[in-house]
Amino acid sequence: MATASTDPNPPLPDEATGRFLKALASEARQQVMLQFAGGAELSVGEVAERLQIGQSTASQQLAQLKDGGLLVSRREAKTVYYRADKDRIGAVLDRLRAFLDGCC
Amino acid sequence: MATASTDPNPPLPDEATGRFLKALASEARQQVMLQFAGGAELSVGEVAERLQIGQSTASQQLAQLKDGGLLVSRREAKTVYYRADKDRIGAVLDRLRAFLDGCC
DNA sequence: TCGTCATTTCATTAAATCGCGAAATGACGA
DNA sequence: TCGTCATTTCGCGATTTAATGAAATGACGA
Repeated sequence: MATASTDPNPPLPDEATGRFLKALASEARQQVMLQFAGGAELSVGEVAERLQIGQSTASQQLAQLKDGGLLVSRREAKTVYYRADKDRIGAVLDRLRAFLDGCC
Repeated sequence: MATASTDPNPPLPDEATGRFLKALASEARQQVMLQFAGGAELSVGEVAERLQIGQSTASQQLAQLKDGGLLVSRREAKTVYYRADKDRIGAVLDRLRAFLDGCC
């Protein structure tokens, strides 16, 4: 077996969980996430307009949230639609809890 | 009532949850947390020595983790002992999940 | 009270992050 | 193929965060 009940040297959170935490550790990006309440699907421009931020800024925030596993995107003609990745979010939260369980 | 089943404007995570995320969104501080596996109680100096970092650096990281609700401290004579705040960590994770449930 | 040990606070410097406008990319319709 | 629209990428200055050594604080024992 690899580990006992109390691992003497538990692992760090995996890369994906780390990116998730960094993505969400920003009030601006939390605001972005809020736009996707209720399963909403929004384009980059719509997010930019709603939050009154530049379009390139919105694009970057969305990309970071996607990289962190919180959003997925879909391209339809010229516009890219983002929406929350509920399943992946749940999975990352589970891993986060596992890390915190194992570490303290 | 304040909110319906699908809140049109859900709230941001509270301050404490925000500090929790920022505290944990750093590999260095994740390493610090790992030292507290198995309910270990460690002084600032011990953490500094284990991780080969300066004592003031360790003190600051520990303070930030404490501020984020991940650790608690206890003073005994000259030395300050830190340990994981298991209950509070669980509570924050619950709030985090609630936020993510409500927002996507 | 003095001296010492452990920790915290402070000031500084280096590195990372943020948001922006401008330019580049990609996709579609004429 | 050209022009246009939506998005992404790039380069920049400004703000924030990180780590460090030195100085200050707090607590104990002689």
